[in-house]
Amino acid sequence: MDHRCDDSADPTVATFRRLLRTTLSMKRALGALFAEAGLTGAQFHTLVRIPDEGIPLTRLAARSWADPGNASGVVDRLERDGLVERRAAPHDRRVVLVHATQAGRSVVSRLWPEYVSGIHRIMEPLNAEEQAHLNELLERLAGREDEVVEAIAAATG
Amino acid sequence: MDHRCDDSADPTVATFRRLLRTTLSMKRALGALFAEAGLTGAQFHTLVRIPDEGIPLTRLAARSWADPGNASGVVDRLERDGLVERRAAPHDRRVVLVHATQAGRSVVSRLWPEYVSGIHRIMEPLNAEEQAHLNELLERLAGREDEVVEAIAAATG
DNA sequence: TCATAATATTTGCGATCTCAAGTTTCTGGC
DNA sequence: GCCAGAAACTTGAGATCGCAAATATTATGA
Repeated sequence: MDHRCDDSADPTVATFRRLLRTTLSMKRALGALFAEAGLTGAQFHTLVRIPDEGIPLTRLAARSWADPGNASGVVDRLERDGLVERRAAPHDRRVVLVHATQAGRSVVSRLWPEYVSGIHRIMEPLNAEEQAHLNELLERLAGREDEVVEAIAAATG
Repeated sequence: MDHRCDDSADPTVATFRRLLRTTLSMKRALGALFAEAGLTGAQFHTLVRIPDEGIPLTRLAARSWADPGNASGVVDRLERDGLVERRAAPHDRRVVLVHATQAGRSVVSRLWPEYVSGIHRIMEPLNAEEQAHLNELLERLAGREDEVVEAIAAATG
């Protein structure tokens, strides 16, 4: 089926595939950093997004681009490892406030500089101007999720 | 910890995060298309990469950017659904050749046009020249996985 | 007031993903 | 010809991810 579905013949598809490939490669590279601290990428990115005053789980999920059901599990494991606490919210008994413990805060503080320098190393092949351009291009691509899902639904159903 | 770990203060980190966010959004958008055909994204991308002559599982894994162990599971489910077959390789009994069945081929044929048009819709905000530029920037970022992992290992261990 | 809708979380399921360990099968060197 | 080492898969464990159903709680409106 190669001859029929050759994505390299379409530059748009090729670019899209390169976007997926490059992003995957970067995520894998950073994974080594988190593993060194006994964390996964999802755990670090979740932990980093917890403000000092705590945050409702659903809002934390939105901040880390995760599904609420998903975030609940990540918080479970962070809590198991003593990096996070669940507390009741005073005004609304449905809400669970997620707080970082002292241990959690210290892990983030320790990892943050390496995280930043790892990203800088990854982005090194592009100078500041090129990075800004990349950012601008990606910004224009973002936020189309809903429209595309809708268009696909309209086309297929 | 927001004040200490504010990624928006660093344009490089912000760009990196936008890359992750945008890619995630696109993958989710396309997911709707695959779901309509009873496939997952991993299954479609694996199925699409199978040439007519068949392909060793490990090579298929590399083509779809997956771990061999992972690809084995995806092929399990494709085989369960009758879209794929495992056949013995004549010259090397270690090798499992993955072949697409008629059903598998027909699913890909049916989905491919929608897949391409979905991607075009996603990439619509950028014209051809901008897409080419994006592709070039991403190309220069790719392939640094090994070096970064190595650098992190050297820095932390 | 009270039934009902909306919200916040949890839980369960099927699939992925990464990594590591185990099995079978070649291959190269002695 | 034999054996250590490499290669191709498979399997299993732990974690994520997306989704849907279930639960608890709050808000809304007749």
